[in-house]
Amino acid sequence: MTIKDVAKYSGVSITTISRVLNNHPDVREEVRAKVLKAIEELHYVPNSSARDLGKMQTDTIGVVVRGVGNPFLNSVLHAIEKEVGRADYSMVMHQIGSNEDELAEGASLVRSKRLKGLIFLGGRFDYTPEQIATLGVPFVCCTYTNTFGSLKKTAYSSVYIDDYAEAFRAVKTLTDLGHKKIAVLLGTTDDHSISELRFKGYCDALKSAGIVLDKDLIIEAKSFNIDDAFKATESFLKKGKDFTAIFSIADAMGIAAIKALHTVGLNVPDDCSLIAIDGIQVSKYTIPTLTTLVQPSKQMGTHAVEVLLNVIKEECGSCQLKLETALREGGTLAKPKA
Amino acid sequence: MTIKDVAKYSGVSITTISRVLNNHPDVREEVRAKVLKAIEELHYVPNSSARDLGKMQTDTIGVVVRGVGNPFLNSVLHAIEKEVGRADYSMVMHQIGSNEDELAEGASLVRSKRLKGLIFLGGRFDYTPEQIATLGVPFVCCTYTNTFGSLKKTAYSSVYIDDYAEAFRAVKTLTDLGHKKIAVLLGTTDDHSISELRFKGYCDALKSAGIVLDKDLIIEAKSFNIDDAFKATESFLKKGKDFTAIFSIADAMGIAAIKALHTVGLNVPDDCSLIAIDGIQVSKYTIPTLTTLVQPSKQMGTHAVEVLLNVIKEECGSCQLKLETALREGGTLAKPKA
DNA sequence: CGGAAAACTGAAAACGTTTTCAGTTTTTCT
DNA sequence: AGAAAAACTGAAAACGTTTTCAGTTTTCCG
Repeated sequence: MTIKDVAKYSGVSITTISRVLNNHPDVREEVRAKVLKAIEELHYVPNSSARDLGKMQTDTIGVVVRGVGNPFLNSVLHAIEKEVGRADYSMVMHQIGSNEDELAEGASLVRSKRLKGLIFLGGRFDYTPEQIATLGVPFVCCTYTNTFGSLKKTAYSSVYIDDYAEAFRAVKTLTDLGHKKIAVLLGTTDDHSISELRFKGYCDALKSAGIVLDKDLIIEAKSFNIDDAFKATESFLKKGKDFTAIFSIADAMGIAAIKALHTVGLNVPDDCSLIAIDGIQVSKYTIPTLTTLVQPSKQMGTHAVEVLLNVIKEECGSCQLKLETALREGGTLAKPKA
Repeated sequence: MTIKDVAKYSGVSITTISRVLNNHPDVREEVRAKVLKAIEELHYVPNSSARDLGKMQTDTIGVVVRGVGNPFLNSVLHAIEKEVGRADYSMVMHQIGSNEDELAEGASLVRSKRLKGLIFLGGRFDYTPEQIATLGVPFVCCTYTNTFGSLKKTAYSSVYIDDYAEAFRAVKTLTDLGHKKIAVLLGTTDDHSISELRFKGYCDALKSAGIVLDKDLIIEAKSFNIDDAFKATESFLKKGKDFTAIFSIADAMGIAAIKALHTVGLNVPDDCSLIAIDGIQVSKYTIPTLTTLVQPSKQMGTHAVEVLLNVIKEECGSCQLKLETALREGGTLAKPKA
């Protein structure tokens, strides 16, 4: 069942069929209707390989995602998938591990699949303009502030929250309650990742509250993985440091922290307050409910696709879209004990 | 940079290049080496659209997934993606909602994307052989026992756990502890879904323990969504029925149940024991730790792809692969109070 | 050493679209 | 009414591969 059959069936040329398929204006309404009817009746579906070949492009975008186990990233990912489908594009996902180079992985993906664009999700992104030029397609960074690294803010497109400011806000919530000894639960910071910015927000929030940073209160997990967060918190607790609150960089990590605290007989929020950033679904159902700054994951995904598609269509150059979090008050906050 | 350039550069015909690319035996080792070198030097990457058009196929499989928010399904999905990549195939994911017809969605996906095969993930699958024939490509059902509905067991391929037996086992764990009044937390059962089989396992486990089914102890959520599970449990609790344990069909739902119980002042496991099926990551970190039958999600995904690819290559007909769960003992089980 | 089989190679025809360009209608304007 | 512009249409040439088929070498065997 090819375009030829449809042409024969409806008595017009294949060119006209193609035009109908591609919404060209140059076709009479009457003819269009006839063709549409023929397509319907023959159950014709265009062959996308042939179409791509003819057009010399693919209508496919790639998503390079680091740390795919993370529930928050999953949520963004699914929103991306939905939006991509809505725009009649296709999407290929590519998971990478913590020690893989996202730019290199993305570049090879682009070449082999002939992608039109790329979304980088949930990792770091710290490359020189020269390195980026090797990609050859538009791309959008999603979920990380791009004010760091070797690039200017406007060098590429991005959909993000202000990691620094949000972390500041989270920690300020704790200091406002009177907390002085606030620990921070981080993923690894040795790679210019999201951790670094949120950590800065933590530091400055302490400073502006007149609190001196205590390096012993930094809990650095090996990754953003929930298991690693648990282990890190566990061994932190063994050290017996004095603290009254924890700022967790991610919901999942915070959940692990609550568990670790509970294991050694510490209660949240009575013995330790906790606040996180993310707003994953399950964090509404922990005991106590996690207090967290909810990132608009669906919006992030949707907007990432919108921005990318706009750049692809050259309707705009690079574009920065900052989204805001919303505080979801749970039960993990209390004043520090006297 | 096309195959033509490579041919010119290496002084052979494009046919030979194509043969090298496709590992045809009919090419001298010396020539092959020369061609490979040329490919390398010119950074040639085959155009997959043209290749697909020439071959009249795509090396792409589709995954139709229902209930994409579910952490367990996500885990399977990611395993599928990994394995698909390993086999040098591509994957397109298609999310569907609760009232969409997976077969119809799958069929349209196959036609528009020219897929070689399909994996159905996380929904029901109850179609007649005639309906299935409309698909036109091999497929594998993943995550649901296929012993129900209008098809014989061997009519199609499947990777699954024995939902009936595992549910039976879970509930038996409760009855063995002495529980008599056991509630069950289900997603909707009105669609021959996974709920139905696990519900049967529940019923039969009760029966074999000499317990009469009490319809008032059936908690039926509108979906498998964690929010719906919470609401359903909440309104169940309002009815004030007497019970000492809950069997939850899924981890996420169980977590919601614990929260709902806690909200009305009931403690798990003291006032109510709870067991679930799934083994999602976060359930290790709830308080108390969820006791659950862990489904091998990674294996399920990996095997689903393996099976599908085998069927595609016609190395085997349909194939049923039953996997086993493993009990992960948490802290949600206790003997019923006197 | 001659002949047949095996190994290798290339020209040309697919594959199903889009796109270009030339041509034919129809509409619009004076 | 006639000319110019706009709207519409189709033949044929791309697009970059794979595949078929016919041919040319090389190898093997008696």
